Amino acid sequence: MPELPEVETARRLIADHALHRVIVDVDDSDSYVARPHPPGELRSALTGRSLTAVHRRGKTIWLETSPAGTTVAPGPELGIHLGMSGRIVVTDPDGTMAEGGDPYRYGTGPGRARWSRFTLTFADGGSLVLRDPRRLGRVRLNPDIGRLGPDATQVTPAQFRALLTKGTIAVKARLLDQSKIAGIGNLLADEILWQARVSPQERVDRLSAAQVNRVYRALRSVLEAALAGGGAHIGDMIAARHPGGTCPRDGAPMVHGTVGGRSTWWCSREQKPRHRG
DNA sequence: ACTCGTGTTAGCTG
DNA sequence: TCAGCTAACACGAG
Repeated sequence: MPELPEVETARRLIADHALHRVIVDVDDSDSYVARPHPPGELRSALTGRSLTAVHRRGKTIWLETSPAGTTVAPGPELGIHLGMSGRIVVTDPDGTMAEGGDPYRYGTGPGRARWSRFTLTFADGGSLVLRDPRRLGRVRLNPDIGRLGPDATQVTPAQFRALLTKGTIAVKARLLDQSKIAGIGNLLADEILWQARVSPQERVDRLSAAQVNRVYRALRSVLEAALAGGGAHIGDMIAARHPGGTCPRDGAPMVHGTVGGRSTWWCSREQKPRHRG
């Protein structure tokens, strides 16, 4: 599920419920999710500390830690990425799930506990859990945030133009490049280009100035709506993203293909390339 | 049984 | 070195 809006929701959940609680145990036994750290490395680094601040850039969350009872001493930072199917669940001391958690996407039976891939246990009896059926999420110490481009909610028009239009790649593939602009996923990219009436296959060097401006404004609009509405799935076009779907604006058939290696849907009438390919 | 997928990245080619 | 593409990762859902 997670694109920028879902990750921001997880960040807020952590900010509201998981900070300043003393970590007394860490289950880092899933060595794939914790790669490249061997089991026990995260436990050794984090036990006895507290989470003291939570940040997000794009889809990456990272947490500052300090020795229990302080907020000053710098320590290892804990990076969390939700991957394709990850969720953060924070439980209160009595074991109830803190508001904002949403662990039930893949069922509600007791067996769902097996999707817990990484757990911080707090001294008060509560916990922070990364729950991730596909195990494509990851946790790691001191993540390299510098490899990410500016957060999609922060990018300025001038930055956007420079980052978007360099090179010759298809515009959708560029929107998905986290090292250029961080936070846009497959659904948001389709929704942004649909709102901008730009073909996902259009090469970035062939975009008109007007098209670049439309994509930028659509980016702002789509992110604002998704953050307010709670997710990338609420876009106007997303419901039409299936075989037989029609464009919500003009009723033309939606077209499906692969762009930048990802499943892509666009309006057959409004999102034609400017040039013949 | 078989295909697909809201993400990332190592490794490859040019 | 850079730009761009592909396979691999893993597993539930249709």
